Amino acid sequence: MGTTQLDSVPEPKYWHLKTVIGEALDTDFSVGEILPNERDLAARFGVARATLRQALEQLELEGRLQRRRGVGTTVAPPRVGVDVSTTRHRWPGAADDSWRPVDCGLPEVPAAVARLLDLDPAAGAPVHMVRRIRLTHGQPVAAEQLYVPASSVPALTAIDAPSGPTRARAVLRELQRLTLDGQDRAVELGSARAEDAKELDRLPGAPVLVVTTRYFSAGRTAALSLGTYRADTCRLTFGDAGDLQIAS
Amino acid sequence: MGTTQLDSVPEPKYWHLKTVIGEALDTDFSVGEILPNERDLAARFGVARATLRQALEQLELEGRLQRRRGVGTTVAPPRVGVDVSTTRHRWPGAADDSWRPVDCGLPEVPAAVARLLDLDPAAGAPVHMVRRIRLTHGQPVAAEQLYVPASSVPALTAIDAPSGPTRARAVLRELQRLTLDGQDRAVELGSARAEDAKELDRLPGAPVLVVTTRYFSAGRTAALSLGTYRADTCRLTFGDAGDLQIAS
DNA sequence: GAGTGGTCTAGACCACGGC
DNA sequence: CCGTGGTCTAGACCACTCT
Repeated sequence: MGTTQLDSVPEPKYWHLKTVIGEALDTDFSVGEILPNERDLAARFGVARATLRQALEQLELEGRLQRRRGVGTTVAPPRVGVDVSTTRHRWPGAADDSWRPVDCGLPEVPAAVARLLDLDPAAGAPVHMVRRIRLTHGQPVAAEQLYVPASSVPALTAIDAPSGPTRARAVLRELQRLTLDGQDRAVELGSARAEDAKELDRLPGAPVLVVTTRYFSAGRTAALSLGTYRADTCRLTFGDAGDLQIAS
Repeated sequence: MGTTQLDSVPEPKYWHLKTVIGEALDTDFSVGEILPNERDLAARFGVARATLRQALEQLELEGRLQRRRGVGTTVAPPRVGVDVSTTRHRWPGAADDSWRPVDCGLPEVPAAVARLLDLDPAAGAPVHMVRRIRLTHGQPVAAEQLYVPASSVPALTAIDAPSGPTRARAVLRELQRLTLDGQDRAVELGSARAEDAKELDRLPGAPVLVVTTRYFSAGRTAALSLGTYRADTCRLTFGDAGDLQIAS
């Protein structure tokens, strides 16, 4: 028989689908264009809807597609570069930095946060939590929880607004008065908590890049930031030489 | 009837499952311990296996679980911090840097790579591709493709081994002779190509953090690195954030 | 109300690892 | 060989958005 080479390791259907659809996106579709719905696509490729969805999920993970319930599946624009470099040593909230303060409160801090702030978990020292949203081209790309021990901003009076954006700005303003000795940063994959998902216009559990930043002042950790970036639409950039190239 | 509050927005089953299992991991299991198999777990929670798997997939994405076909599901150790800071301006391959050269060749470069290297796609100028694996605690955490235009390392003779680890080391050695003016870096989410997945001991399509680095010398891009890091086991650190822990 | 993607079910078979 | 996770099917219903 003239059968072709046996597939010693046959490729899964969804993997093949992903390749085929991915190539079609490059050639037959333009950014923003809407794809046929999942039932049609599945029928067209002769697979079950669940299998087709596996392929679409991967393409969405890679930022090639955007899916919205009740609307449809569209071709995603290229990911936007979001600068998260640590080379400029600045406190959060400095001289407008594309973040919009949303709220502020004095929550109980998770044990993991307390540990990173070098706080005694049992002591229950008060910690401000500033909540901010980062916008790029008018779209929300990140939600942040910034933990600031009250001891870092002692001059802050409780007389001002106890919560809300005004309070958030007050905390950030006080932070600028400290000397920033340094910062360090880590990036890892996570899934969006319900609260963050809402602000990012995603469903809970959506893949996100979690950026953890410690701000050091006077030999201690003066603030801790937990940034949640949309993994589908963002590319985090650390550019200490990004502009060398523009000359071309 | 004494029914409890209606769920105005009922929580999906898999989301609830994820929470329940996640808490169980903290209290009833220790690192490396093996969980009951998926069929048992699904029966125990009274859900279909597909629903249970959705919960496990999320926990794996968050680095809490590790699943291996033919073996089972185990509790994952905390993610390892992998330093990818750009503060030390060094070429890849300098004074051993936890990377192991694997191979080298002169492949056709993808159009996207050619563009980042400022090469004329039509010209077909030769480009070395060095392939390296990064090990941490003996485990592979990243696979890299380092593209070096032949024009960046003109002294490299073709007389040496034309491919293989020896050739890779020769290319890296030549790179050290150039002055490194700067570098920039970007991180985004991707899924593992079949080739990388194999080296990382994962299935194709596994979530990975793609780190793109440009190395500048003499006003041009002298090399381009595409690093593929296991997203389940790695936390990328910038600065001395090595001891930052997940705060989920 | 119509149409979309999101969730869920109850099965089946396959690929892989260890025994 | 058996048990594991990985793939796949053919349905069903739900939540959401737009008209």
